[in-house]
Order: sequence, then C-alpha cells, then structure tokens
Amino acid sequence: MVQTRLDDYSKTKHPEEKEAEALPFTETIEKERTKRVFPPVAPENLPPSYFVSATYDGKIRKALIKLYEPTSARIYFWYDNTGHKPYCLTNLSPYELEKIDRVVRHPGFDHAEIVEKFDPLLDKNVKVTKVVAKDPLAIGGRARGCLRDIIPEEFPKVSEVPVSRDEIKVWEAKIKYYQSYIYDRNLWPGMVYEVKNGSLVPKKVEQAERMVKQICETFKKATAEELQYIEHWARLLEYPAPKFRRVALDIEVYSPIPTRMPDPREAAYQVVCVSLYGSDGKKRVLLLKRPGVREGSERLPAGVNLEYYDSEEKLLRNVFDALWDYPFVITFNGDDFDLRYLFHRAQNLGFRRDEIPIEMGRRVCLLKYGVHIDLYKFFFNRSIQIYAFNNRYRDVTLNDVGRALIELEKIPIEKPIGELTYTELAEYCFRDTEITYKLTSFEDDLVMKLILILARISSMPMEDVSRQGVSRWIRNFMHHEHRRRNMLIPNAEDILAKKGKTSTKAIIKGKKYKGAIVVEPVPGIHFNVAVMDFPSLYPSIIKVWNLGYQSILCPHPECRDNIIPGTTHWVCKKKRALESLLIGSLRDLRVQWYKPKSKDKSLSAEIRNWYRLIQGALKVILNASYGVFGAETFDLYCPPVAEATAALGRHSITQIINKTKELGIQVLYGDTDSVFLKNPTKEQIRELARWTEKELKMGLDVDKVYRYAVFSSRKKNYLGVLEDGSVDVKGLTGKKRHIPPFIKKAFDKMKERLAMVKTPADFEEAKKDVCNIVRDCYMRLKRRQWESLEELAFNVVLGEAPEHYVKTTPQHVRAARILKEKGIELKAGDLISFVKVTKEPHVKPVELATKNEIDVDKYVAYLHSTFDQVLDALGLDFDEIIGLTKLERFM
DNA sequence: GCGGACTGCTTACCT
DNA sequence: ACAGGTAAGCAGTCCGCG
Repeated sequence: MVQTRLDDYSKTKHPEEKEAEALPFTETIEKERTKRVFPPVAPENLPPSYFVSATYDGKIRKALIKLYEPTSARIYFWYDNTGHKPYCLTNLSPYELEKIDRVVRHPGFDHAEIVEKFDPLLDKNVKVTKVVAKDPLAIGGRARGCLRDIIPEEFPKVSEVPVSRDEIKVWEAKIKYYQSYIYDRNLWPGMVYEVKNGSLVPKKVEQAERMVKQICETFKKATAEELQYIEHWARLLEYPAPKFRRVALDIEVYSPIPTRMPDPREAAYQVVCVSLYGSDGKKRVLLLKRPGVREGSERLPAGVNLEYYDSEEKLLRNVFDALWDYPFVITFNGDDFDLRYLFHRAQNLGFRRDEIPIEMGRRVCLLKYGVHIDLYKFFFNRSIQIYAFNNRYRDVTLNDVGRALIELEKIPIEKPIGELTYTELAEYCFRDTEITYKLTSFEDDLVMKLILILARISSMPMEDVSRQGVSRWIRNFMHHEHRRRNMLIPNAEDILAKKGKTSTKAIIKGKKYKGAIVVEPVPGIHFNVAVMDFPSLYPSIIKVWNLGYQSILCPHPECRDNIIPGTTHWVCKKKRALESLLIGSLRDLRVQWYKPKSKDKSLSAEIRNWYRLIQGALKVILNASYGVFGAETFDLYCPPVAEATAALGRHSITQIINKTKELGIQVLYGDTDSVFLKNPTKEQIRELARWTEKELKMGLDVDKVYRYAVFSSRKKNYLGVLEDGSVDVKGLTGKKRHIPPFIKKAFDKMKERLAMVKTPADFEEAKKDVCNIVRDCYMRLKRRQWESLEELAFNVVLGEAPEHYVKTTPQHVRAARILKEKGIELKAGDLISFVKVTKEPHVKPVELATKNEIDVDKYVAYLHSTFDQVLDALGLDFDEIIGLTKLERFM
C-alpha cells in the first residue's frame, strides 16, 4: 500500500533515493540508460514490476503490456505469448457466416467458432459465434469494410429465410483490443506482475494480502457474494505504489505573430527552448542559439542547467533522448501542443519516423517507450476537479491549478517569446515544468498515485484513465466483470429496447425523469443546527435495492410485485445485478474502512495519507456511479435504473422527514440526501439514526453541526458557521466566480465578521458592522473609488465560440464580439472579463474601458441583490443601510 | 410605439 | 460526453393600450 512495502522484495535502493543523498548514478546504470535498446523486451525473468500500460503492436500483431520495474526505474515490454486474438460475437451461425464471401475472403478474418455465453438480458445461456480475426482493425477499425459492418450488411443476401436487419446482432466489436486482452486474461492494470520463464504472472505482496484479509474480517454483515467483491476491490486498493521516475516537459516556440499560438500540425517555426524537470533531480533547460538574442541577467534557481545548442536538430535529439529514457513524461497540454509540435517539427527537420519517440494519435500523443500523462486532460476532468480537489482550482490553466494546489504560479512575461533574452526565456520555460512536475509530486505524489489507483479500479492503462471521463472508467470495470463471468456484454440499443425509458416527469423542461427533493428552507438565523445525511446515498440505494440493468424490469413473473416506490418499475428478487455488487462493495469499503481510517490518528501519517487518497478516488467514482445510467453516452445506459435510484432517494429523505416530525424535531432545510435539524437532542439524533438503519437499511450520520446557520427563502442558498469558526457558504451570489472582485471582497468581509458571532447576543454588534461594510462599499462605488477596473469586471466563461450564439446575445458574448473585432481570438471555454458602462451596448471588455464610463448604478443594484440574500435573514434592509429614505426608494 | 408580463437562454451553483 | 434541481440576470416576445 505504501512505497515501503515494496521492500518485501526490492532489496536494492531506488536510484531516486541515491539522488536524494546527492550520490551520482553509478556508471553502469547511467550507461545502461543512455544505451537505447528498442523495443525494451522484458527478459525471460523480470523482477516485480507494475503494469502501467497496454497497447497493440501492429507490426507483430500482439498485445503489448508495458511494465515498470521500479528498481531500475525502467519500462519493459511484455508481448502476449498465449496466442490471444481479437474477436467479436454474433448470432449468426458459423455455417451462415462462411457463406458470406466478404467475411471469408477478408484478409483479417481468421476463423469462427461457437461459444456459450450467459445473456444477461434474457437471463439464460445462449450459443453465439465468436468471429476471430488476425488483426483488431479487421473487427472494427475506423476504415470501412470491417467485419463488424460487413456481417449485418451481407447476411440478408445469404439468408435462406427472409430476416429483418435488426435480428442480426454483433456484440463486443467496439471494445479496444488491448482492453479485450486485459479482460480475457483477467489482468489488472496498475498491479504488480513478474515475468517468469517468459510468462506474465501476478506477484503477491504479502503485507498487502494481510491487510486485505484484515479488511474482509471487518465486514461481518456482508453476504459471501458481497465479500468476494470487497476482497477484490480491497486487493486493488491495498497493493503498494512505486516511485515514478518521471520528467516534466515544456517547450517554447518562436512565433512571428506574438498573439497567435503556432499551429502544432504545421510546426512552421523554431523550437527555441525546452525545459526538462526530472524526478531524479535533473533540471535542464535547452536553448537554441539565435542571432541577436541577448544573455539576460536573470539568475535561475539553483541546480538548473542551461544548455545552448547551435542547431535545432541537436536540441531536439537531446529532448528525444529524454523521451526514450524516462518511463513517465508529464506535460500540461502535451497532447494538443508540446508533443504534437515536437513530432511534426522533427518530421519537418527530416528525422526518420523511428528516431521520433512520439506515437501520434488523432487526439492524443503517446510515447513509444514510456507513459505520457497530460495533466491538462486530467485536471480538466470535472469529477477530478470537483470531487478529488474540491473545486480548489477554477480555470484549468497551469497558472490557476498551480496557484490553487501548490501555490506556484507562472512567471509573468510582457514581451513576445521572440524578444526575450535567453535567461528570461529559460526562467519562464523552467517555471512551467517546475509547476507541471510539482503538480504530480505534491502530497507525496498524490496525483501519480491517484492515476494508478484509478487505473486499477477501471482496468485501464494509466494514459487512458488520466484522459477519459468517469463513464469510461465505470464502463470498463463493468466490461471486465462481464467477461470474467462469461457474460455477453449487451449492446446499448438492446438494453434500451428491453428496459425502455422512464415513467416520471422531470421538473426541469427537457430532462428525462424526476430527480431529487429540495426542502423549502425556514428563513432566518438558527442556532445549533445539526446536518444529518446518508453517506453515498445513491450508491447505497443501488446496493440495497439491487439496481442494475439486469435486475430492473427483469423477465421473471415472480419479481413483478417487487415494485420500487414512486415508480412503475419492479426489481429482481432472485439474482444480484453486477452494478449493485460492484458499486455497493466500493461504497461499503469507502464508508466503513477507508474514510474512517483516513482520519484515524492511531495510524501513521503515511498510511493515513494513502487512505485519504483511496477514499478520495472512491468518492470520485461513487459520485458518478448513478448518473452514468441516465447518460445516453454510457454503454450500459439504462434510464429506469437512474430513475429508480432518484425515486428511492426521494422516498428515503421523505421517510426521514416524516420520522423527524414524529420525534418532534424541526427540519430547517434539506437537499437530496440531507436534513438540517434545529437544535436536536443527542437522544433524538440517536433515535433517528437507529430508525433509519432498521427501516431503510441505510446509515444516517451527523455530517456537521453549525453553531448557527442563516437561511433566506431560497433553496441551495445558505451560510453556516461551524463550531471551529469556519464558514460554509453555499450557492450565494457572493461566492460565485463571475462576480466583480470589488463586490466579492465586501462579501468576504461580511463572512469574516459573521464567523466571529458566537451567541445570539453577539449579533447586535455584528449587524452594525455588516451595515458598515455594505455602506462603505456603496460609498466607494458612488465616489468611483476603486483601485482598478479589473475590480469591477464580471468574469464569465464562454460556453461556445462567440459566433455560435444565435438565440440570444448575452452580455459576455457581446463583450467577446467587441474583442473579436480587435483581432483577439476567442473560443469556447475562454474567460471574458467585462464591465458595465452607461453607453450602448452597456458592456465593454475591461481592457477597453475607462473609469468614467462605468455605470455605477448597475453595480449598486448588483451589490444590493448580492447582499439581500443574507440581509433579509438578519432583519436588515439594503436601502435603509445606504441611507435612502422611504420616499427616495419609491422614486 | 412603449412598457410590463412572460418565456427562454445562459451561467454558475448544490447534491 | 455522469444526473436533475435552483437562482439570477438578461434577451427577446407578446399583448394591451380607446
């Protein structure tokens, strides 16, 4: 589980540790590294190594597993030696299949055979034909004429009886070959393997195994079937993580038009600087010598090596040497820029294909030797952003993520790249790699380990898991489980046809079904508010109610009376659904083991950290585990499952609210899975929790206790002060990121003042101070006393390219179009900063505006509405505060 | 031709 | 390419107004 556990078998010290002690690499290791052997085929016997990646080698037509051996800190390639081949499944008989000329004569067709599979939609075993190919592209490549398409096209021609087109089915043809290989061989990416006599075998880590056993023993109430899954997940979560030898890379390119980013596909301009920041302590900046460029006087951080090159080709060769060497390469946006640019630039300079260490894809850039992690893609992932990093960064830029997570920002530059001195350029480029590297090293390599753990849970290579969204992660562990159980993986359209759509009506127009309940808040200030919630409500429901695409609306007549409250759907009583088992056991592990252990002070800090990481990874997956069933893009899309989950959520919270009434507790507010209780006794809380456990078979915990909470009449809007004086602000305009900093600052001041209130009596003083804060802000606006126009800027994200708005023209789009006329390129996702001005069209990009044209009254109105959300609960009135008389207000 | 009531669009938030 | 529910501001439309 933690690095030290690897000591079970790795007696040799990791090279990184030697580096840390400032000892040089031994000559031999260094020589080994620089002597490039490609491909680096694993020896007949390879010491324990981590399965970090998988792919398909088209040249030798075999699955290829990339193993990271942590002692030498090198990647080894292991090629399949079992003769596994790509395939898909069909309901055509081999006899019928062989009558299809285009199949039999297809150069990639190998053979067809009958296999037996369990069909989860029919709930019975079926015989299907396995169509085996020589090459994955023959099954379902992007090119036309693959077997997946040919079979349904050609079948009617050879059929003896007239058959409609949709009775011909092809299954599992869209699964990537290396994923298929992983599932069939029951391999677990991210786990430890050895090569023994040429074969890939799992390596047991004893200490981790002992932990797995210990964990299983704590789940006394689990059924045997559930325990099997708990053990499975626990093993994936408890095995150790290696140290990742890696390098962060960033390039700078000369551009004749300073505002324009050079096109990486054309790679028309020189690469003038590359920085490499290694986990081994090597900090290199490679600079291209150019006429007329000055030295500069900047002092670079200690340990940074400047290397000057008189040819771009030599510079690139040195960069490529690093890419052939490091097992992990980290970039920020390397898929779309750095590696793509390097690839095309090298081609333009006449490099041979085999001299370039980059594998170009349409949307990604991978490495021939190691593993490329593009942190931009990783941090862009909404689930990662929200659940793993609690929304601490808001823009997915190197600067913002760096500032939020490691307090390190980019070096500001005013001049175009071409006008920088060597040291300015080096300093700038180096800092980018420093941020990039540290984003993977902070909190004891948290990000690297997170990616490793997610790779294990999802059965995916590290590259893929770091680039794709939660729905892919969930799909893939579901696929793995289907194959492990010899179940046919159903096609999405068959699930939809069999299980149908939804039966409830959503509140929001355009949504597919009804969602959660939000309780009308009781406006005012309330002291001693206990917030109780269901930990992981939806995953709990999926577990307790046996929800899954198989079990919902199952074919058994005897299950039809098992109706889900609030719906017309029934659920199976006979057989557990895979989702229920897989998601339910993950939930149980998080709630009953990893979350409590991550806070257990009797454990070492190191173990607590690991547990905190695991519970965070589980949170990311569990939070998405219900939503995917309602997402059309999910391969196991099943609307009734999503609908039933939400309905049961409403059912659960409603029952809790009814029970609180019975117990005489006032509910102040509630949202989806929580109830806010006014000044409850310990006894009342205990009784509510006991009742819930008994009647609903789910836990109900006290999540937090507010010293006091402030509600307006608005849902999803409140402010709560915790016992320790920290403040939760939810949904209030004052915390939204688009509002002008000028107003936000006043709001934050008020927040700080409210945090100091301890008793109802304290409020009188606090109210006065709040009035002063509001009045002061108002006066400064009226007197136009602000430090800069930026303080007044609204910052709104463009959801689409400016020209794409046709129905309406929102203000930020108006501002964006003004910028566009000035020749500034804008695209979806860009942040627009604009101020409100008196003259038409009432908005102006902040950089074009001047102090006097600001429409102060608009800002006063905004200040008003922002503070109203809190003021009415405090019994204060904005207009009175700013000294307007009743008459003036009327006017 | 104008203004208020209304709907719809858009963004940012909550769970 | 996880879901639905809520708030807020503004754009655009409809309708009455002798």
